[in-house]
Amino acid sequence: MDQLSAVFSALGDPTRFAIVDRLLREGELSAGEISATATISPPAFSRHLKLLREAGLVRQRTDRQRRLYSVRPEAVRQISEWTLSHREFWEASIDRLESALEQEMKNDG
Amino acid sequence: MDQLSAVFSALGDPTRFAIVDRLLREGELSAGEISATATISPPAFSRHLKLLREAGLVRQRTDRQRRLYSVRPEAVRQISEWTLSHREFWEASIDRLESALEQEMKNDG
DNA sequence: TCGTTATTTAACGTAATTGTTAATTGAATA
DNA sequence: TATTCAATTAACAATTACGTTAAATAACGA
Repeated sequence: MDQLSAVFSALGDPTRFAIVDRLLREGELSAGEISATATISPPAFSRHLKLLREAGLVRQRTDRQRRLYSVRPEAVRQISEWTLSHREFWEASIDRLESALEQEMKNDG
Repeated sequence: MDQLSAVFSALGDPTRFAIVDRLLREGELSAGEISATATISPPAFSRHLKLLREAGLVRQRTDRQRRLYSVRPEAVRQISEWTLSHREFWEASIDRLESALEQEMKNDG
């Protein structure tokens, strides 16, 4: 539970959230590919990646000179489980027609 | 999406995560009830609550002298939607891990 | 009205975070 | 072997975050 708060803290920085969201959409990427697009320097990215690693959000593997990063599925599932453990609370309070996902979850549950 | 990162940032502090988690479990609570249990001072709590309000995670209403706080369901749903929008990624990967572990156990037994 | 209760805001110090550039590490290649 | 490429770590400055105590605000009850 304090672990989860560390995960949230890691995602609380916009740069890091963007990294994780992109890794989720595009899959494994190298540090260079991640830092190529944005405004901040490679060292700054490297430190964000280190923090994400330490929070358990991403893993790193080495391929030749490059470090390839990908999201650790368990971390995202952990967040999902927390929200779903309180699903009854927030689901009941929200207009059902607004969310297709909500319906989808009911079918699954 | 940058909104979501602000929500994560708010939950990234252990004290604030504990507040939100407790409000989810116990429902609406006053500022006093929230600050009663813990080690830090009421002013410190008050500022955490303000930050949670500004991040859209909780709402406040007034009852006599007290301020009653509760979680805004939309905020939690927003997090849930983000995780579920990538569910295919993490669910598939975890399934793969689980079947790998199963296979491993068979080999051992 | 006056004091009490509930909570917030103000003022301030310290620790943590985030960025930069320079230096370092380690693998690939001429 | 020397050089280049990919990424990280080191050192430093600026900003933000978080805690404290003291003061302010606002509603209640004697």
